[in-house]
Amino acid sequence: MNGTNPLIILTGPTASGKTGIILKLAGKYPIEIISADSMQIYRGMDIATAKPTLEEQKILPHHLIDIMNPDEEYNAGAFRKDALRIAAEIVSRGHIPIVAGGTGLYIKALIFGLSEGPTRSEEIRENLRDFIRTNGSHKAWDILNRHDPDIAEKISPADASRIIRYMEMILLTGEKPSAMHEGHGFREPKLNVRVLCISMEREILYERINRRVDEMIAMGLVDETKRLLEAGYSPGLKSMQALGYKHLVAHLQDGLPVGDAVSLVKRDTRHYAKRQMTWNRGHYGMDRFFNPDDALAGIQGVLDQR
RNA sequence: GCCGAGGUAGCUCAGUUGGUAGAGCAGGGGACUGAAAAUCCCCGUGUCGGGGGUUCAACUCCCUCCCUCGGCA
Repeated sequence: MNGTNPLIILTGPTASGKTGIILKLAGKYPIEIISADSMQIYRGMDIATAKPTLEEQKILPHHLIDIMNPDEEYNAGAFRKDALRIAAEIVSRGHIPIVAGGTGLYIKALIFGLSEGPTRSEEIRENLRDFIRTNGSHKAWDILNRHDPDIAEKISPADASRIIRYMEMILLTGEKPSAMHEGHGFREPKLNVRVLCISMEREILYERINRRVDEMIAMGLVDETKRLLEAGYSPGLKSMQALGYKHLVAHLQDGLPVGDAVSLVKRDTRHYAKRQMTWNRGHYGMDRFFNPDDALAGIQGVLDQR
């Protein structure tokens, strides 16, 4: 980003209307969208991720959508690198980039950067997972605690995924994760940003979620899941853990009744939205809007200043 | 109508030999540094269907009424 204009970021929980707002801006401003969504990056996963349609993407350029196959890896660090590069490209062609999405960690990583740390190593993680499978996460936590008590005390002995990452960092670098975090701490924004966040009354948001899940089923989510399985993508993949796919795999492979699967998708999506809202409350300074119309007006206000 | 089984937290249910109740799910709050749509932490008072009785004490025993679900009519 070349200086003066802050990078516009639009976030909010799932089903809060981000896509709708963005589309209303199309044609009125020279904008291009950088998606900050950890699941829309996957090809073939369109319905449950509520990806903008191809026609919508034609009206308004979207980036970081459909960039990976479902069995490929992506992460916050990669997102930061890609988003910065693409934002610069957009600016260089005289357009305005807008980062839009609900993956809080990606946005946080984009704004503050991540601590100096190694990227993941599949071999090491496999070993760690094995260890935890046979000895339990508490045993693994004990070991982490021996190497880096400061980081261990911050997490629960049951938090397998963080134990794995921190042990991985130690094994790869010989350094303590707490020390690596020390010099970082998400203290200084590395980027001039203007964050707009859609919030919403819980009850209304939950209604929108329920309705949208029903729409996804009507749009053929079951078939889409079937297609992914037939294409050979294993249910164990990270991408297949996404809301919707996970549940419909249970329906297709384990005989869970569709109705039950749908209820679970709704429930888990509500839980997810709640976690997003908790995240948004505490992580970066932002302008907060309580319905999509206000958010639209807000973002137009920002764009009009350009 | 008769015979069984039940009526306990928003829902599904536990509740030991009587000492005024607790799990899962739902719901709420929180954490979050390359898996983040992941992962993890915290939060349980409700006329124990109504009314009577026995008892120092009843969700727990007795009586009665109401309701639900099976079966037989």
